[in-house]
This record gives sequence, structure tokens and C-alpha cells, in this order.
Amino acid sequence: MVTASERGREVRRKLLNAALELVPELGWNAVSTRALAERAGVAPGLVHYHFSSLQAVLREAAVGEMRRTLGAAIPEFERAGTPADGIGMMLESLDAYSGDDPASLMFTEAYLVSARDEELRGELAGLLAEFRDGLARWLGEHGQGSPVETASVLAAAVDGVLLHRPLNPALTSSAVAPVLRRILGPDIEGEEHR
Amino acid sequence: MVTASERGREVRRKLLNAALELVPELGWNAVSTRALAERAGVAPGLVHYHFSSLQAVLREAAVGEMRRTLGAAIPEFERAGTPADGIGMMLESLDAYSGDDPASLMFTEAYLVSARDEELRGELAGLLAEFRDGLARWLGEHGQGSPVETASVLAAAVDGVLLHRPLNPALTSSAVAPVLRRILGPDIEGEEHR
DNA sequence: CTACCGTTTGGGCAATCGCCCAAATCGATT
DNA sequence: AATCGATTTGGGCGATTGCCCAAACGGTAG
Repeated sequence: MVTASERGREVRRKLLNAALELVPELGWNAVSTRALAERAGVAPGLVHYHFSSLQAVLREAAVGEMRRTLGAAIPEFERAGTPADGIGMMLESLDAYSGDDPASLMFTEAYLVSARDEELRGELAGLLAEFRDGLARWLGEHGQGSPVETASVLAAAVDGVLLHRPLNPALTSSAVAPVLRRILGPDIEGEEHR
Repeated sequence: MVTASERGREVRRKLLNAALELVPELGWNAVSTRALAERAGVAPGLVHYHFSSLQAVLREAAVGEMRRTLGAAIPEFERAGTPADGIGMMLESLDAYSGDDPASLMFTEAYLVSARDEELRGELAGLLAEFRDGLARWLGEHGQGSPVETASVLAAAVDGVLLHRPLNPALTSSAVAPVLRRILGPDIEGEEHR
């Protein structure tokens, strides 16, 4: 015995999962109402019954996925004893992402769309700020100088590596980790330019 | 007196410039034949007279823009005396790119599309390899250890910063430069994980 | 002047788009 | 059994898509 509202929530879930598959496969702007419904195995009209628009489905799917991924990253980080080990662990778990896998592509697609979608931009900025602050706090507690700036650059660098990976197969974690770890070292003297 | 072929080459140029504007404005997949022609100030049919497909216009525009930008970056780099100064200079000139400006968005759009477009992927990989190798050679000549890995991570980190900038306004060059410069320092010891 | 050829025009083609909606369906409640 | 509200169905709406093409245009050569 299944109530109508239970079936409804299941359809919603299937639509969000379909979005998680199709955005990386086709690109955010190439996902259509009908393709989404077909992948979810439901009738096309259901998309606009459960969501206010096609964009709303994609936004909710993207934000949910990123929240899950980033939320799992912080505690994993904290299992490491030192920041240097933390970067190592993070990059190792990052080897699961080739850069052209669904999760990586969803991240980049969302970043890019957020440049033109104010609502998505706000949600992503909040998500990213939360992750960055968590990382910065942990870095600070372990004696890292300029923890906020370091965390910001670290987060950006990791996404940059994912962005470059499909074009540069040499960017494996074992090649990246030693270089990226140096970011935890002391400042390097350099002229300040005007 | 203007020959037909001269007018033709001018139309081609105008279409490529229009693509340079519209891809960042609307997103790669949202640029249509008609919108492109309208922005270029030419008739719609000309798009498929001068190019084999709409995608071909966007590809040629993106590759050209990236070739120009990356090509200008290497000599600028070499004007610096030390790698530390080079990063400073690069990041300063990078302040011209807010992350949601046309040039930055075109870079990211191209990276993303290349995940699904084999031809574009090949061209971008070549472009990126050329830049990375030039940077690595210069780093090596200035005594930088692991120059290839350092250059690869540096290139990725810069693109990551551009990707994050619209979501994290604190990522100014003055905040990023000191952190990113540490990448030129000595290796940091850290456990190797199994 | 005529013939020629690369360029340009603008409308047409079939396909697809996001979104809408009346009607059908289904379990729960009376 | 009758009724109700939430969910589902599938087709329809006007707009837009990439690409095509016959016809017009315009400078050059014979």
C-alpha cells in the first residue's frame, strides 16, 4: 500500500537523480524536459508538476549533490593529523574523480551556470563559504598561517585540477600532492609590484 | 574598392567576434545561429556559408582566443627575474579577469565543452601542453624543482581561482599571491598513504 | 555588354523546446 | 458506493532550433 504522496516523493527523487546523470552527459543547457522525464522513467508532464521550472530541477539537483560532497569532505579532512596529511588524503580521495566523471562535471557546470543565475550563485557561494571556513578553521588549529587565504586557494586549486585533468592526464594525485603540499610552507619573499 | 573575398573574410571575423561575446553571455550551448548572426550584424545564412556548423564557429573562436591569451602570458612571465616575481606579475595581470568577465568565462566554457567534444579536447590539450611546457622550462631554468609538476599545478590553480572568484570575492590577487607563491618552496614532509 | 563566380539574402524545413492543461487514475475518506 | 484531492497522463501551444537552398547581388574578366 503506497499513498499518492509517497509515490510523488519517489518521482521527485527519480527526477533529481536523472538530472544528476544528464547534466554531466549533455551539459546543463542541453538537458530538456522530455529527456529528463524519459531518463527518470516518468511522464513529461510530471517535471512541471513537481517543480516550478526545468531550471529549478537542475538547481536543486546540483546544490544537493555539492552539499553532500563538500559535507563529506570536511570530516574526512579532520581525520588527518596534520595539514600535510590532510592534503594527501584529500587528493587521494580525489583520484576517484577523473575530471570527466559525472560528479566533477556537475561541479563545473554549476559554477559556470551560477555566473548567469543569481539564485544558484547565492546558494553555491554559501556552500563554498561553509566548506572554506571549515577548512580554514582546521588549518588554523593546526598552526597554519593565513588559514583563510590558504583554504581559499586550496579549494580553488583542487577545482582547477579537476578542470584541467581531462586535458592533462599527468595531473594524478601522486604528481599533484607534493606540489600542492608546499602551499602549507612558509611565505616566499618576492618583490611587491606597484 | 573591396573584393568579394575581402568582404567574406571580414564577415568571418565578425562572426568569430560575436561568438567571443555571446558564449560568455549566454553559455556555449545557448548560442544560436540567428543570435550569432544578429550580433555580428550579418544575415543568418552566412553562418553556414562561412563555417561547416555552428559548433565550428564556437570552437574556432574559443581556440583562437585561448591561443592569444596563453601566447601572451609566457613572454610576460619571462620578463620577471625570479619565479616568485613571475607569479606576482601573472596574478596582477589576472586581476583584470574578475572570473565572470568574457575571457574567463570563455576559458571555462571551452574546458567544459571539451569533455564532450573530442575535436575541441584535442586542440585545447595541445594549447595547454604548450603553455605548461613553456612555463615549466622557464621554472626549471630558474632553479625550480619538479618544474613540470609545478607548472601543471600552477596552471590548474590559476584557472581554479578564476572559477571560484565569482563565488568568493576575497580571492583577489593580493590575497592569493602570497599563498600561491609558497608553491615554489621546498617540499613538505607528509606521510605517504597506502 | 555578357558571362561568370564568390558572396549574400531571407524564407522554408522538420524537429525540438518549455510549459500548460483537461481528462483520467488512484487510494483514502465518508 | 459515492466522493474527494493528489497525482499522472499525453497531447497541444507558439516559439525557436540547426541547417538548407533557390534566387539575387556585385565586382571582374572576356
